[in-house]
Amino acid sequence: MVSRKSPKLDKKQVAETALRLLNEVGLEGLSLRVIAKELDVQAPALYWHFKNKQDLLDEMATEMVRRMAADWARLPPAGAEGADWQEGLRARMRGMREHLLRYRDGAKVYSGTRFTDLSYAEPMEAHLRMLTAAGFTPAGAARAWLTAYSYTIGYVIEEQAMGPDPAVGTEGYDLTARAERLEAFPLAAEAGWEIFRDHEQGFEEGLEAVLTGIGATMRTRGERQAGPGRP
Amino acid sequence: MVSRKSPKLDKKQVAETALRLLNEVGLEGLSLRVIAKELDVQAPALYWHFKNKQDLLDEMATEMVRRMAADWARLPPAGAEGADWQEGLRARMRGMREHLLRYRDGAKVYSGTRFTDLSYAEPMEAHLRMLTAAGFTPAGAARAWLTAYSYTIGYVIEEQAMGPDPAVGTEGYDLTARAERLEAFPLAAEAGWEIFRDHEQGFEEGLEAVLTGIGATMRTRGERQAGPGRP
DNA sequence: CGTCGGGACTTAACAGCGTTAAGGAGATCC
DNA sequence: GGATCTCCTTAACGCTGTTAAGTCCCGACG
Repeated sequence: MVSRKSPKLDKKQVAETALRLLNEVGLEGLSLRVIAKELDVQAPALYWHFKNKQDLLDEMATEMVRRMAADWARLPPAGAEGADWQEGLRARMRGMREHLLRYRDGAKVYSGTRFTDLSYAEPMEAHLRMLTAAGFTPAGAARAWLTAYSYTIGYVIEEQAMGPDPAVGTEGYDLTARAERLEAFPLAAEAGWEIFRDHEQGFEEGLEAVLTGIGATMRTRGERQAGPGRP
Repeated sequence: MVSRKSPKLDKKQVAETALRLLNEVGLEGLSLRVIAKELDVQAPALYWHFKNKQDLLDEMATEMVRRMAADWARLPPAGAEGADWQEGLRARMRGMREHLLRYRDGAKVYSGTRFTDLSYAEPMEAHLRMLTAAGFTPAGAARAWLTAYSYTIGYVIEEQAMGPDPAVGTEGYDLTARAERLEAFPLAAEAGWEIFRDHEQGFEEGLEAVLTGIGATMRTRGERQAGPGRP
């Protein structure tokens, strides 16, 4: 039970409780009745604050982006010295992955929901400003962001789908058994060791490729990409 | 109703029917009773063929990969002349996206399911063979594949999440209204036009960056990347 | 030919789900 | 001090995935 006496419920508090419960029961188990019980309330009470369950899930995703934004805000700002765009984008994608991994099925909840307010706007503006300051056109910056974002979302969805516990090092998947099944397909068998082990490094290597490719194909003007100072 | 008289049900037929229904009712509406009715059968009959609903969804994803494999098999093989790895990977990712887009919520159904047999193994072996033939190490080929795969999955999930109808050009999303809301965030407002319009070209541009980055960071040896003949 | 066995289904039922309708306690306002 | 508004309750609806038990049909075997 959460500590809540007379102070009434609000959207944010419900979303926070739901996010905490997500880690205990998973997305499948996250019913309105479970959430309501944790808040010491009957299930239909939630309909006072949300028009339906999807609305609540959207609020959860919005809360997640707020928490990401709190981390992102600590990064060097757009024109700062020593802030090159690759490091900026890398740090942001790392932070996003970390937040998605913080909740069971986090990426699944996050992807494909619509934000319920404009919390996402300010951090997004900061990302894009960083990229344009590094020589991207506005359109190129948007493309670059979406490309890195898609990679990260896709990677974490797969990552969370196969491992039961993202924290534990054990990879709930019998790789030697898999290799035996794939005896007739040696490369596919060997690929398992690369794919299912060490998600951390796997993510970094893929991210490195994505960032390099973005730099090579999307940045049009070259000035001030890692140089010192502001204009 | 599907034409089925005395010939009994089997997994594959159920999966095909479910995939067809997916386009009509969406993932939310795809209940066992709806599938059963279409097959002219009672819902619990499905439990003879599948141990639960997830098992049926897994079979649907496996059927999807079989259909992708049929397209991929038409591509030039590993060592063929005129087959460079970038074009090979690009064609495979395009084909994958096309198949995912063919079904409503296709990417959501596909991602995060486990295949029920080894149908995926042969095409995967072919992908990896193509990459190793072009100078990738086995581990590098696996990494390259997973990176491009993650990007594609992530992109299509977002794409399907925001547009109600992937076929129609109209983007069920009021972009001018969005731009007004984001008045205070000019870059984020402008990014909408880049992100929500023309998914086709957006996917291609991002894919181009991913492929370029993979080439720059993951391919170790350089021989025979687009040259003629076999070893 | 008869009957046995098991494959492939049906019918009935269960707990739990999201959601709606109606009502009621408690603060707030005129 | 009665009306109004806010926030929640109780009751109920139709639907979901899933289980248990029973039934029908077909092919094999003695």
